[in-house]
Amino acid sequence: MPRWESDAQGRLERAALELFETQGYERTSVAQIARTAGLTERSFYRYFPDKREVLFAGHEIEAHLVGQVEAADPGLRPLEALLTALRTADEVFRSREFLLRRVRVIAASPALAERDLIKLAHIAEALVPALGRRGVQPDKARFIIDVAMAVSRRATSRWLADPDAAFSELVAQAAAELCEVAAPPAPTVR
Amino acid sequence: MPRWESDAQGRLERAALELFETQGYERTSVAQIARTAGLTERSFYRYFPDKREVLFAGHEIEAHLVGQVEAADPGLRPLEALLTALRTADEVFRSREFLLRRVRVIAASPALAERDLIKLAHIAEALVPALGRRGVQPDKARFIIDVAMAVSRRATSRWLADPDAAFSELVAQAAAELCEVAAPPAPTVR
DNA sequence: TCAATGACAACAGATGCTGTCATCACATAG
DNA sequence: CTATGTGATGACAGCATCTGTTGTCATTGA
Repeated sequence: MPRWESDAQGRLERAALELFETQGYERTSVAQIARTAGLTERSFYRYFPDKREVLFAGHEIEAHLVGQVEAADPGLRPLEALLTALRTADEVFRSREFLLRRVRVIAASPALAERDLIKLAHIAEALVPALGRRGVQPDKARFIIDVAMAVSRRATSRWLADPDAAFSELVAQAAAELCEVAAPPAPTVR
Repeated sequence: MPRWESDAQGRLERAALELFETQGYERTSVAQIARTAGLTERSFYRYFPDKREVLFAGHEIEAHLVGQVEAADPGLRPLEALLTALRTADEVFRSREFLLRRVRVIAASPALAERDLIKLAHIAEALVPALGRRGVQPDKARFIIDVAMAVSRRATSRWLADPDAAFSELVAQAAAELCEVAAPPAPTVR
């Protein structure tokens, strides 16, 4: 018989999401999360460096994107490599049910929304060396990645709103929008 | 004779920048900043909602961009309106000297780097209604703004590195790079 | 059998941030 | 000249986040 319940981290994550949903992020204390999960406040900080991180653990998406970019056809141009990687990113998403709860909680709290931005920025930084291995200079790589992130945000936003769209399709659609937005205007012939 | 020194907020800002430079952000306490500026900790929080904000007060750039976009030629396409507004953004920059100190301090502290991201995100959100008045739907507007922010980051990065380049030129250069990156590859004829 | 290890609790403390009330120079009215 | 209000600040108390440290007790393995 184990002395402690197993999966302490998972219990903390579930307790936190539940409490954030019902009382809001600001009004739930770390001590309360820990109590709900059957642990002490001090133990919480053994699993997560700070209160916000309880909703942001894991680097699956970053790892997936970096891996896909590094494995992409060397003939692809950088932006295409990024968008190709993005098209399969939904494979590492968890259930939409879970994602929706999480997105709602994050949107409701400035502190969590900030943490979301930081995670995106970290993904962007992690992709710089991946493009570097394809011969792109760091500053230029960061620029291309920022453009890809804009496409990603556009696709993700649509994906969350539209329950049944294929993520891959939405990425392609956003990429088409990018061309349309960025292209110099066709000379208007009168 | 005034009872207190004037420009309490400015004194706090200067003391904070100085202390962050010499000891780092984490290792300087709010009480220390306030003492250095000849005030109490409590007074610090009357001027700034939290410790990080002492380096981020003011909304001049956001106001400038929103104003310029709203005043732009209605015939311009949305991205062009944004980039045109961006070209004159350096008018509200303070001295490069001050900006460089600030950028270095921000880059040295994760907490401040985060705050920087949030400020950019707020600018992006503030621009959505400005494009809305030009007939662009919110989600699409946000997408175009994200693309413009990528261009802005590219130009700003070059501007900080190159002491004498005209900001307006760097924006134009980054915009050209955008076309090149986003354009579908020219069909290779063999 | 027993030492090492790992998972956790217990406690203390620094710091960030907030609420509340007192204080005191200054302005203005009477 | 006095009274009264106003606005900036200090003083103090308190909660929450986060960290350092140490003790406890199963489990593991020699």
